[in-house]
Amino acid sequence: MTPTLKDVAARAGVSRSAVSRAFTDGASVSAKMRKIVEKAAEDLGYSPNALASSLTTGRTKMIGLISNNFHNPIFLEVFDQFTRALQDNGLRPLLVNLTDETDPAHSVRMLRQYSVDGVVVASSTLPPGFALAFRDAGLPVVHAFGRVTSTPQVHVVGIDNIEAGRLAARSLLARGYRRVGFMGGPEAASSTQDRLLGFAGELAAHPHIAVSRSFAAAYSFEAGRAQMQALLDGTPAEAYFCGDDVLSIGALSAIQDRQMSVPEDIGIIGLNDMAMAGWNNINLTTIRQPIREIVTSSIELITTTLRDPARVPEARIFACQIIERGTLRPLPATGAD
Amino acid sequence: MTPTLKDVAARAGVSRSAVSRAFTDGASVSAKMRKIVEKAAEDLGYSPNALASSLTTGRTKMIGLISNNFHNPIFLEVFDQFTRALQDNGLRPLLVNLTDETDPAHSVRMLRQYSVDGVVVASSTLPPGFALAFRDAGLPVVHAFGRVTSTPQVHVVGIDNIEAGRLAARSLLARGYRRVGFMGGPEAASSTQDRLLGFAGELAAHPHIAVSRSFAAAYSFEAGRAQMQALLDGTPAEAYFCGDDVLSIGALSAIQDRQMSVPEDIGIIGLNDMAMAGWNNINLTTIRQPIREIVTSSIELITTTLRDPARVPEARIFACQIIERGTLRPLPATGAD
DNA sequence: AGCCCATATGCAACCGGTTGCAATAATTTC
DNA sequence: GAAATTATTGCAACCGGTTGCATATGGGCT
Repeated sequence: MTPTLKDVAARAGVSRSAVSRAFTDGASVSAKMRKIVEKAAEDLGYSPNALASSLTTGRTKMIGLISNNFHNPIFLEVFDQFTRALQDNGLRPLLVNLTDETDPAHSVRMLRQYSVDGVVVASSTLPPGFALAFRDAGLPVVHAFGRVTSTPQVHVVGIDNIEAGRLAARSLLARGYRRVGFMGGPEAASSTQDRLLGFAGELAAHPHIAVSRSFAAAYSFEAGRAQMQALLDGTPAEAYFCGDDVLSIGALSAIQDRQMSVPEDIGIIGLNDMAMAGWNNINLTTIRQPIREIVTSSIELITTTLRDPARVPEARIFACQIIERGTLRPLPATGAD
Repeated sequence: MTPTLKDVAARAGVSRSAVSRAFTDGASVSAKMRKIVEKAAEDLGYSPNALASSLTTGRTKMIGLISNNFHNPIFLEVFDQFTRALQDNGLRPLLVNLTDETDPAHSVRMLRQYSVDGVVVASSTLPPGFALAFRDAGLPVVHAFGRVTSTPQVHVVGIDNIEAGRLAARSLLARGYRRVGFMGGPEAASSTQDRLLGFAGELAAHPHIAVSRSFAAAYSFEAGRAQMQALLDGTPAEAYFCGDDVLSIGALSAIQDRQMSVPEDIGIIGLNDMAMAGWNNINLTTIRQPIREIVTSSIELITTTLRDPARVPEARIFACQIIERGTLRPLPATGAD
């Protein structure tokens, strides 16, 4: 049906190798030959079969794009940027949805069956065992939005969640909140633990500040809302650092339901700065995670690692920045404290 | 590096064909042989190379998942469901982001290079030329969220946008609005035109109703907000049918900015029923598009078409349903008109 | 014209599987 | 127990390319 290299060779009256070489740049072909072959290929509507060539070259130019975050709108942007960046580098994303998957071995098998050249894990909640399993299978791996440590086992790029926790804590301190709360995402995720670590750590130096902590079941509106409802049933803190914007928005919703107002009655600071956070009917003060930079850097890391598979694991940390909007009370007049 | 069929054959002391057959079900192998091979494969950690086998079988079990909608949160859910459904059917999605692409031929070439077995186009705004180009390349195609007509050129699954327009119109009529507006998505998209057609068509029977029309530049919060701001600078209608929820939410934001309230001053009805529409701080009345059904049906259609490529193009239309929330004024007391 | 070297081309083997066909082994049938 | 089936197995060719090696081919130089 579709023309093959052999067909082109026959029509051009040259050897199959000639055709092959005409389509690989850097190969030893004369300009004349290339012209002849291109003409024949054009006539036949031929384009080389990338999968067949992968058999001998050992590279498919396919990258496994792996995630389990399909409910947080921020990840739509992440997927958009990853797919475009991969395409711009001549790579193809094979998307793997790990929502229901618990066994890394299973994913490894799948990726090996399709001979992906490398793997980008895009998730803040996937257990590190997955990335490690991919590495152990000999695949170049970058874990984007993963846990950055000083002794990375695989390439990791993301933010310093501990520092983000500190940032949130300092922000609440500066605004004079005395009773503050941590409302994290899933408790088991290392990102949650790190944010808490930074948050509580920073506040530990201020013994007069009361710190409470709680966790939402998932990064979702409903989970945030439910968690805040539970908190409001007790004695809520004056301000909360929420593990994520979508959680924050759920919390805002619960607060609004009780006829309480933000930031007058309760302050909220989120994390991510998803597009929605800036919408004026939400107007969430939040810590911006530099998605574009994380994606760009991840791609840069995976492409160079494809060239040099022995490249030593590297952690890349990006700074976060507070985006001041309307869900925390204003800073006290200058000269305070 | 990674073990191949030959290695397994050598270790098991059998022929390569035996190994191959042991891994294809339905093949002629004795249980004993299969056991032997499986043991050897297990020892070596072998798993067959799907791409190599695709050379002879002609099927890769890869499906091109193609979209240009990477800014509408509803599509995160679409991608989630598509990827899971494909995986459940033993298929792998090769994600293609067409955001910057205008040339179908280019996409066709790419998909052919990777020998995808079929294509799922998931987009409400992609020009139909793309789906047709894929079909002309001999690929099984399903266009999900595409334009359904009575003479489909390719498989199409979606809603009847004309009917959705009528539904919106009837809903506004029933609530006694006298001056209504259509605030569509991108004007060129057929979905926009169809919704307008249904909307205006239904209202044409009511000459005392004033109908205005306008279009947002994209399906985005900002575009919806900007468009509504422009409308508010003139003489706005009493209620608007917006082309999409995210547009509606942008419009709500603009209205709120002017200290006007919904539904008292202006009514809004959206389309899609994205998760956010149900959040109580948005509480958008909208027309629900049955995503799950559309995805499930699309997958069913693509898998059967893989088996029978000659299958005649089919359009599947799902009904929409109004989800009543708080952005339209209540129905008048029964017994009216 | 003759020689040398660089560049282009073709041959054939190979990448990791599959499959038609023939040969062999295991069952059935009578 | 022998013949006729039927189920298994291996051989070898093939899928669509790539690539090392040997053989042209051509240009430059004396």
